[in-house]
Amino acid sequence: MSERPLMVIPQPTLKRLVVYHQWLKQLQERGRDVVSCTVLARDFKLDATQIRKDLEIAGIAGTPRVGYRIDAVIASIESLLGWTNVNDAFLAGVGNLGAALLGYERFTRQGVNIIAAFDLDPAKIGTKIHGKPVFSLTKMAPLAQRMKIKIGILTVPAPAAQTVADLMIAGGIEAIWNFAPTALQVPEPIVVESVSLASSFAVLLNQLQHQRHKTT
Amino acid sequence: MSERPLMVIPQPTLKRLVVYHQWLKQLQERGRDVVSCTVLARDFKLDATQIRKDLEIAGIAGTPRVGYRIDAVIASIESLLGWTNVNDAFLAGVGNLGAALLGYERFTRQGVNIIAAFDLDPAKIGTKIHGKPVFSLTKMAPLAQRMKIKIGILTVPAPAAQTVADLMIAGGIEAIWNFAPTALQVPEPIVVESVSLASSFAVLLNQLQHQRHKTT
DNA sequence: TTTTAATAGCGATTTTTTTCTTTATTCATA
DNA sequence: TATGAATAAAGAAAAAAATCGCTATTAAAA
Repeated sequence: MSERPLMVIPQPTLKRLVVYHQWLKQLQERGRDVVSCTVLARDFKLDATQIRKDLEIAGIAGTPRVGYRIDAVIASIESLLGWTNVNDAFLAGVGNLGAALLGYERFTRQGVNIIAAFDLDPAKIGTKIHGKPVFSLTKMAPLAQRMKIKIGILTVPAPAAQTVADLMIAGGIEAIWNFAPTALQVPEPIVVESVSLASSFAVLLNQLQHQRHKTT
Repeated sequence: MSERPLMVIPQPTLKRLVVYHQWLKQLQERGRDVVSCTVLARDFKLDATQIRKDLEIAGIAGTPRVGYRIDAVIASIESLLGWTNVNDAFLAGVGNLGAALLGYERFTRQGVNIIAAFDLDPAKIGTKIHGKPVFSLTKMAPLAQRMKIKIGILTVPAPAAQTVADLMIAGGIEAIWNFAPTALQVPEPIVVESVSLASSFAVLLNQLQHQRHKTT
């Protein structure tokens, strides 16, 4: 499918590229055409060289005295990340967070399309949330198999996470985006990426404490 | 306040400690008393030495042939992260994600207590969501000042993020937990920690693609 | 044209983070 | 009490990531 040689992209770089992408989209809407590393470095409080290296890894070239063409950078990042073809996904667990993700339209532009949600709560089953149908969890595995869904989003409470992950795997899902604060045990080829909001907040608290000690 | 020397904790370590903490809590509920690095390494698919180093940084000692006392590790991590005293916070932007965070009770056990939310939508102002009152955004800065709130959670749409961040700073807020996919420009002592769901998902997609190339 | 200033590019260096290796400790068992 | 096995501890090595210093390129200004 992709023409790219599929080299290994350092994970920090990968994450930053996504962030650059979001920002460049905004700059583009404001009518900007090109942007320099220097400017990006200031915006993101990063080292300009680091941004240059990141873009280099993404296979993007700039021109001296001018910078990088924003549209070219955006296109390169999107192709690198595989956002050009959208992946269908199932979401399990229509709680607060699950429902929020169902309504997050931006995802479609970032390579993921949630086509159905699953839950145990009879009050939710049969309804639509943000336009996405909610089915019984018991139907997830067979449906995933039939529709060849490869991506599962896990937004169930921690105690249920392992069980539901097992269901996903039984349905042929190969990649799990895990929001449950737990360690998932999955067999070899299955890919898990966990989001830990608590970790992020801990970093914030830690920085705040350091900042306070610095100024006192 | 804290007795700890406030040394610098590597950010990757900090994030992992939070994840260990969540898992250890679960092990504890299942009646486990001690745990070894070897077991944790298997659970998290990490290197055992790395976990040992992480715990060492957190100032935790284990005993050979046995492992680490789970309660001691939990207590150490909580004190290290400052979860022993809870920080009050304001949340701006009661959209899908904002509302979800308001209902996330676990936060209180992780050092943050959202005491009020703010929005522009008149339909939301004056109501309570998950028990938290929603006020007009115009009241955020003065209230933050009066109540000496130091932490702001930013869940507004990207175009509004900078403006609302400025409001927070005007109200004396020192740390911003940013969920908007944008780069915030803030003055020196202000701390920003951004959560990029899209970055996390990009990592998942990337791993999935690599996994596929490996097996084919 | 020539000069100047801003910028990307590239290799080298440094720092940080992870992993490996070896040693020491502790518990269980004989 | 000795022995063996599992584990933590500590230091060394390796790998990864970030940063620095310099060069080359380009556009604008003189």
